[in-house]
Amino acid sequence: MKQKDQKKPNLRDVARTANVSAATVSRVLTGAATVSADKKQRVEDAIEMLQFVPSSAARAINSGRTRLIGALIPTLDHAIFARFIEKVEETLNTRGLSLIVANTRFDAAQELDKARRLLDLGVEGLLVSGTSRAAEFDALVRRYDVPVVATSCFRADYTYPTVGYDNAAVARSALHHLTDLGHREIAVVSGYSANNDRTRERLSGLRSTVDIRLHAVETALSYAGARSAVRDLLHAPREFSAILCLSDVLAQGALLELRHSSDPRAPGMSVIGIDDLPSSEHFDPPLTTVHLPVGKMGFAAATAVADWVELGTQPDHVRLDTHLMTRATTRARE
Amino acid sequence: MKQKDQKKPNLRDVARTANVSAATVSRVLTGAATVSADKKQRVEDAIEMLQFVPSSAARAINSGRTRLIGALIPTLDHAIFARFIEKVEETLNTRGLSLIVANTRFDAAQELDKARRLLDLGVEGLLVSGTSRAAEFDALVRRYDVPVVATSCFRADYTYPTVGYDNAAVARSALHHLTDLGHREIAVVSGYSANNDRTRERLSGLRSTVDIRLHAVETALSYAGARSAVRDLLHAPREFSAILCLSDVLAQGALLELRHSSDPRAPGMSVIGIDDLPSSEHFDPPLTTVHLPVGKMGFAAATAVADWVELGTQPDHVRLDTHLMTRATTRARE
DNA sequence: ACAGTGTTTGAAACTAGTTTCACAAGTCAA
DNA sequence: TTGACTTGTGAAACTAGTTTCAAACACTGT
Repeated sequence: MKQKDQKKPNLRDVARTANVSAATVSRVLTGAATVSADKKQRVEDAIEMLQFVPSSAARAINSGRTRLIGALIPTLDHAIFARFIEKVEETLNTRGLSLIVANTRFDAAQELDKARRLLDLGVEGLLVSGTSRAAEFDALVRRYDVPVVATSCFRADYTYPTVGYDNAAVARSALHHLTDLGHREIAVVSGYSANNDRTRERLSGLRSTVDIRLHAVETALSYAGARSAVRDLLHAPREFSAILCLSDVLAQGALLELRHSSDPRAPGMSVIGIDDLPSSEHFDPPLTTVHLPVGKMGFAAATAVADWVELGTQPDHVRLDTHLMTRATTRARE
Repeated sequence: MKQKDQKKPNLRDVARTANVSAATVSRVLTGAATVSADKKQRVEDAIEMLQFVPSSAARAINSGRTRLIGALIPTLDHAIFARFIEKVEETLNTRGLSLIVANTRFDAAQELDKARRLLDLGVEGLLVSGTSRAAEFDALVRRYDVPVVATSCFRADYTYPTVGYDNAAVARSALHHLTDLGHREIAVVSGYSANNDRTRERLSGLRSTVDIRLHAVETALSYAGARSAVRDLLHAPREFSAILCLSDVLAQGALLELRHSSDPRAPGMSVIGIDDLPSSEHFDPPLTTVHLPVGKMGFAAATAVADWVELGTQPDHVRLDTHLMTRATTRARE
């Protein structure tokens, strides 16, 4: 950093140099009121000469606005959240807002902590993921009186507007695809549900079905996790002809394990995922999965907070359509 | 948003309610000076009663600090950048700083635009990717007098401190691995170099080698791009026994194409990538690649800006070690 | 009892732009 | 020529916390 001759110039320094009042400099900066061409030029010259930059804090104190939105997301290290955030950032930017990201690592305590920090920083709105959070969260939000939109889920009865898909229905549509193909005994592989309400919602969507035998196992949300889960399933005494994975990462991992397995059931095993990652279409074989419109969700969520912040009216819940992508990893039970 | 009875209370409202001076309330808030237990209690009660929250802008105007760092990254929709940002956020947080992300889409004009916006918002430091940027960028940074750290590269002669790996050396180490295995005619698949200086650096690292014939092609940075590039290469009249991909996404795509190809050279073809994505280790077959320590880079880059912001001294360049991950996709030329 | 030191405290003056208000000057129509 | 607007402009008063200064008090040691 350069040391500069003294500290930064402020608006009054500019006014002095240009021989006008502070009010006139402010008028030139905001462009709101008209200023004579002569003075305007003098002010602009002075700004250039002093290399003046207006203080964002001073501006914010007057407008009462920071133009900052905070996003509390579990992690960026998953294609699905990264895509979402990418689109949120893009959309907020077109609305003149900027995005602060905060990772919560699927942990309600960290979410609360970071929410506190973001609110303290002056964010005008908050994006959160899912519906389960720390008890103090609501009081905090009420106190700061800031719009909150929950994403990755659709629950019309939730405290905050939700923008997302019905996770139970999504899981059910994957299940129906398998049952339509004649599968009756199905292994369900999911990430750990304890710290993830979306996983719990998906699991609960499966429970309601009768006449189908489900064997659910939870594992780490990674290739390695999926592979060991599938290995265990194949060694267990229970029969199954299809594997329903609650996310594509797990489904891809399951396919890798099946490819290496010498189990006679492996080649004929049906596998379905949920997410539709970009890599799933190009996987070998291409993965059958339920497409979740994360990009659209990012746009819708950003639009919802931006509207709420700008217009002051609480937006409606948004339910996004998902659809089955039938590709090569599911087939009728033999 | 609730309408509340009137507007938000400020510190003077609290002072009035607690029957103390504004200075005393400020003392309770900052905790800097000692306040008698009696008054402290009265102030805290008043804060609770009025549901007072201090204005971040007013605080910032006094401290001259926003505690905001901006990151200008090409995209979040690539595992490598997402991991990096994840770690940056985590590291900045431990330093009491928050992260604003801005996607530039590999475009210098957008980078400049977003830099302007971030600086206007009052970020105290900037993280950028690579070394090629719009001409006006430097003047802008000089004017705002803000620390800038460039990542994903190591170039001791660059205007700003760099934190990353030597891209030319990285590409060369991949090449040497292939030449050590006896390969002499090698196809090089890269993303478009026009808007990506890191790709250009990697390509330039390959040029210096004699006695080796390289056939370089550029394509979209995706599975589809890689597959069509490899398809074209196999149909072209030139011979080659190995494919050097300048990123793992391309290498994975190349492997997928080879798996589907009926070309007699396909099964024996060596493929090497650069990145070491989490998925590469579990790919089928596991991908030989050059590991780039993105997590460490995120930590080092965040530490560098944070130190510069906090201590005021420009940090040194940081060169991170990369290493070859020899897995299953490369073999000696027959 | 009294000086010397230490702790609380409030008034006022900061931080840096924005906005209101009032006044001056210029323009237009009757 | 005069009243009625419109425009340009600066002084001062906002926005909301923080910090400085000096007064006022409490406590200790002689």
